[in-house]
Amino acid sequence: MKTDELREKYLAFFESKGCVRRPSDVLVPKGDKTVLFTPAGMNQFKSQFLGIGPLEFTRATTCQKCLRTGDISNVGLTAYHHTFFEMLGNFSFGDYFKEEAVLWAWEFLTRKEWLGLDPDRLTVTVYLDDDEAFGIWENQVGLSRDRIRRDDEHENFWPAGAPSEGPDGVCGPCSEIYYHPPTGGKEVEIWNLVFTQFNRVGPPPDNLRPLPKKNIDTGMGLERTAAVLQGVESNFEIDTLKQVCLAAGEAVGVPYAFASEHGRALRRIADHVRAVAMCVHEGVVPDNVKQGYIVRLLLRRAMLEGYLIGKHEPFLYSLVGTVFDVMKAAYPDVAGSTESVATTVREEEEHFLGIVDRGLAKFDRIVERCRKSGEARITGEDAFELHTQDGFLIEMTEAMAARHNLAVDADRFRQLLDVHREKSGAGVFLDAVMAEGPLDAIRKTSGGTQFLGYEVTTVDAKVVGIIAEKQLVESVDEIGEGHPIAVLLDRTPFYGEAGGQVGDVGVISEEGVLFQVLDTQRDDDLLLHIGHLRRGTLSVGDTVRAVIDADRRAGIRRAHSATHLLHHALEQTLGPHAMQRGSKVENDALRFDFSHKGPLTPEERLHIEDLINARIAEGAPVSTVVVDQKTAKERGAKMLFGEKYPDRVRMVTMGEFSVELCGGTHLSNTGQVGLCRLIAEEPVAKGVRRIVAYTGHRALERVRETESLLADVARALRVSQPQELVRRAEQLHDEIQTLKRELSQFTKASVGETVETFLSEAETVSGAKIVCRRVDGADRDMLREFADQLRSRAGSAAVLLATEIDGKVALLAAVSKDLISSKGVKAGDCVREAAKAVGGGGGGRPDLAEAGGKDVAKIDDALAAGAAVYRKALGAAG
RNA sequence: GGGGGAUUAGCUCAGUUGGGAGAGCGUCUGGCUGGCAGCCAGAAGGUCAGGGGUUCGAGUCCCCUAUCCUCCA
Repeated sequence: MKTDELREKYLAFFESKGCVRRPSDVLVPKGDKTVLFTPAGMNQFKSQFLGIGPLEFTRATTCQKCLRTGDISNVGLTAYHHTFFEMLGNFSFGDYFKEEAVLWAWEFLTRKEWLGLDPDRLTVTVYLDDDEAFGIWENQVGLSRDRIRRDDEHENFWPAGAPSEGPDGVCGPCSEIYYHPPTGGKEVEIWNLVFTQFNRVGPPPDNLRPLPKKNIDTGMGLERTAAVLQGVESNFEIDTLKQVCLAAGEAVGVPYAFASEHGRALRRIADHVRAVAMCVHEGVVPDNVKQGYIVRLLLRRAMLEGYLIGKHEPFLYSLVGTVFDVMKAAYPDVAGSTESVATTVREEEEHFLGIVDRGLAKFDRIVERCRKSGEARITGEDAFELHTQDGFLIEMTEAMAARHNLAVDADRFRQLLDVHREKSGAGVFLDAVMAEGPLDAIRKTSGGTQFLGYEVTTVDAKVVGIIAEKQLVESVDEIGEGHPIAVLLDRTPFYGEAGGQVGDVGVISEEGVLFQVLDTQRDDDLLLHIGHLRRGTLSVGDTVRAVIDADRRAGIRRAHSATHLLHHALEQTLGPHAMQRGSKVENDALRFDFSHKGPLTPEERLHIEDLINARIAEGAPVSTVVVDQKTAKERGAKMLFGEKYPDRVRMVTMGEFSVELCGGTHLSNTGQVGLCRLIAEEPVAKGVRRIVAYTGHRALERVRETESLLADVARALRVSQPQELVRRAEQLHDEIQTLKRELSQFTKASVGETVETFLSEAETVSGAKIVCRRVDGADRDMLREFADQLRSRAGSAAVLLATEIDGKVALLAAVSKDLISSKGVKAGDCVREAAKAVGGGGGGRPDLAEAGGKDVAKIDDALAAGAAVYRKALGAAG
């Protein structure tokens, strides 16, 4: 059975049991800051499992795109590990329970019209004391007792080990179904049924309280089950992934076969490139933070495998088409983005090869050093430096070291990495309050926060929760900056950061109490006012007044509406491909990333700015309505790729030209933007450009700053009109050049004359001239020129020159080469001795040394002291 | 968010315990020369990212800022 067929059959089967077929959630779940990527099928149903909010349905089934990196080192090595994979699931929220879950699973697996697996090849497990599940398997399914195994809480409980070790919260026993292949190979776990039926409260005993509403959460690995059905020994041999492996072999230049030399490497490439392609499709591009970083890491690990086989140029990008070919049946929208995803991947590959290239120089130096010192291995410190500064994965350093017959101290490396991890710490500000447990608890007791900020800026509300240090607290009285505190209200005017728009700031107050809100974040339907208490004691249950900084909000509204105008202007100017890739909206400032190849021309920039300001000038009305998704689509609202929208959406319309789905705060008329100026246009990633623009006050200030800067420069350069600035600057530059040249020629000439005099008046010791003179009005460069000329004209010379610069003494000594080698005369000895006389110090090389001192009056003493050193050195040796 | 590193000629980069700013490529000029990075000679081109400090003296040491790279979260 093909993988696509399996996926469809599963969903169809559970639809026939009354489950609502829901689309896969996106890979980066929105409104859930507790995970980087969607790790399992149940993730999108978190609030349903918690019993929060209205239930539109009580049974569901999905095929969920998932990404996990915990077992990344096993990928390609074992038969079943992946980073990206698909999870088939059926879910019950207080609806059906164990009996149905078990019987339906059995029916789907064994009935001819569904999977038709041989029942004799299946065994199951249940949790130690879950007699209910045991009974269902034995009596209703009819399995003999020897095919039902009881396992402990680490195997058959979710979360693993929860009863004795926690965490607190919903949990339950599970039951797993195993397949035993006819080849006699190892058994395969193909389905895990989780019976969520307890709430854990504290440590044992008697800590598992039955839930009033019991849930079902099951997961069946798509690739695993496909492997079973197709009778192959590894997930990578199924119809879909095998194609990617074959394509990877072709791209790297070695044929793929499961047991071949490069099989493991090619499987890794296939797995990682699939994960990368699916992520990039959803707009998660390689980057150095969060999800983007994981994508970059996956991409680089995949590249590394190819690199070590000998492929030293980009190749992953060429696999994107194959990946999307095998994924498009389930996710049709991937087909359209092959080209842009491939371009992004290729760009990152080229980037990485460039980094490796640069790092190779350092690597070679390290190898060379090892060879010289006879070391047999590269130190952990060196490997760590290659890792943290040049992006060399440890595997890469090891493989490349092996080619030079060197090992790598990997233990030390890992030790250093651990220290590094420790030092890096976690994000302190948000982490302290965005804790899952307390948030769920507040959600349960009080429901979501009612947001009133579209209409008003001030709201009287009730405090429903306070979080400090990841704990729910009844009240806070700690004044100050120490630890961030999150306050939750039943209703609020504060906008929580979302859709690129930053969170509001402001104050929450009551009689004698003041809480300053520095940021507002959201967790799904909860709004968290994050900040510090300034006065009094704030307690849960208090009635407070919540007031946002309205001026700042007004600037944010201007910037947000201008963002829509910019989006519109970009499409008009550059074409429909200029789609939004990300945005940030702040107080009168905005940042907008969009798809486009290459930099914009100055004309395009001007045209975009003109278009935006034309829309502002025409004063088009801005209206906001909440409609269902279908209506919005019909109205032609812009939808983003890889973005998942709720069924009811907020649609923002401006005049006749712009319709977007947007939860942000907007103006009522485009004219209120006032002025919009493009400030910068820059690359973010290949195929993605960023525009920064200012609106309102800030745009005006920017213009004024530029003007006043020009005026200042004009004043400084003594021109009456800014138009003359360029000519004036060029003229000045030329003048300085000419003067410098003239000065140095003049100096050389005048030095030449004086040098003759100095030499004729110099004393001679053992055939060498000793010149110790004061040169008034010279600078350090001039002293050098003197020393050079004296040495070259005299042949053998020992020189000490002194001058006064800025009220301090400058000394310079020089000795010709012959005196250094034959008599051991050193300029440094002389200058040090001389410097003592003027209260300073110095040094340098034998042929040239410099020093300085403070006592100008003693310059002659210094010269005498220097001359004495020379005399002694020359005399003693001669 | 934190750690490490980088920033020197148009480009790619050297620059040793602090003591005279360099190379290759490119550009320009002159000469030589039938070829695939033509050859030879000469020249122009630098606030050593910016600011502060230590020092007689800072590209070099310390602090701050900006930008980029990289690792960790």
